[in-house]
Amino acid sequence: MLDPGNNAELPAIPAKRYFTIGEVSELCAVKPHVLRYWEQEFPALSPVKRRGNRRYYQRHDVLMIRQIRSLLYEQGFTITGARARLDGPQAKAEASMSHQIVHQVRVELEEVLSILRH
Amino acid sequence: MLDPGNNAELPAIPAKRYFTIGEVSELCAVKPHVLRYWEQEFPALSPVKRRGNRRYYQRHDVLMIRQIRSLLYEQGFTITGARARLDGPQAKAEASMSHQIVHQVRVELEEVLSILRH
DNA sequence: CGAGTTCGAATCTCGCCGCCCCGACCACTA
DNA sequence: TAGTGGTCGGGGCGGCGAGATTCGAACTCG
Repeated sequence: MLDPGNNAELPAIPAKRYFTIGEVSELCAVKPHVLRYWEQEFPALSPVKRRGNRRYYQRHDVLMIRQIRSLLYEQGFTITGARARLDGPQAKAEASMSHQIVHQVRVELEEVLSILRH
Repeated sequence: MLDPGNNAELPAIPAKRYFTIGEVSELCAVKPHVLRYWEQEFPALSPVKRRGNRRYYQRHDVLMIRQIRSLLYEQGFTITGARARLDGPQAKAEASMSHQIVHQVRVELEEVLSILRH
């Protein structure tokens, strides 16, 4: 299947080690205050903080933010849903649809079986 | 092998053709007014209506409601996200996969049936 | 130094996703 | 055919999720 974290049209991440909140905001098309807000909502997102509590984002932070962005803005998850998906194996939910139908068929077959046992 | 976060706890769908909104509400653990609301939000969900505009749900309606329920309550989609998901390529792939399985089972059952006829 | 950036906290907005109430209508049972 | 309980649609209400705005102060960098 297609990579779900793929954001269209975002600029490449420059080859440097640290990024300010303003830069990340540009790179990810997400406003700074939203970045701070997400930080409270996604524990996994925690840029290093230096002098004066300033945030310094690294590449993996930028990537994660793009991932979150995709889940929220493109795929239509709630924050709770996105959080769950980020640290749980998403396969479990993926299987849910097919399993729903297969499960139902199975239940019915077992009913038939019990009738046939007579 | 129970799948976590699935609609596993929901009762089996009884072997009848039509269900009232109250029955579906029980079967899916979704309140009637929410079922009516979802009907406006998901065009694909449209139970037949008879005398006095009463809804008569069929099996596939019940299954779809459980899918929607799973997307909204368990997987954490917004309604918009769930809707996109339901008629997006994702759903089609899964649906066709389930369809194949169901079809296969049906063919086998018909073989069994033809044997039983003797 | 000084312009621009970032800080956290508080407050505000807005729309999604229902909830509740209503009087009228309908189905089933006796 | 009357009673009883489920269902109808519509209108109004509202919590709360997800940001948006604002603030003065602290910081950075040229």
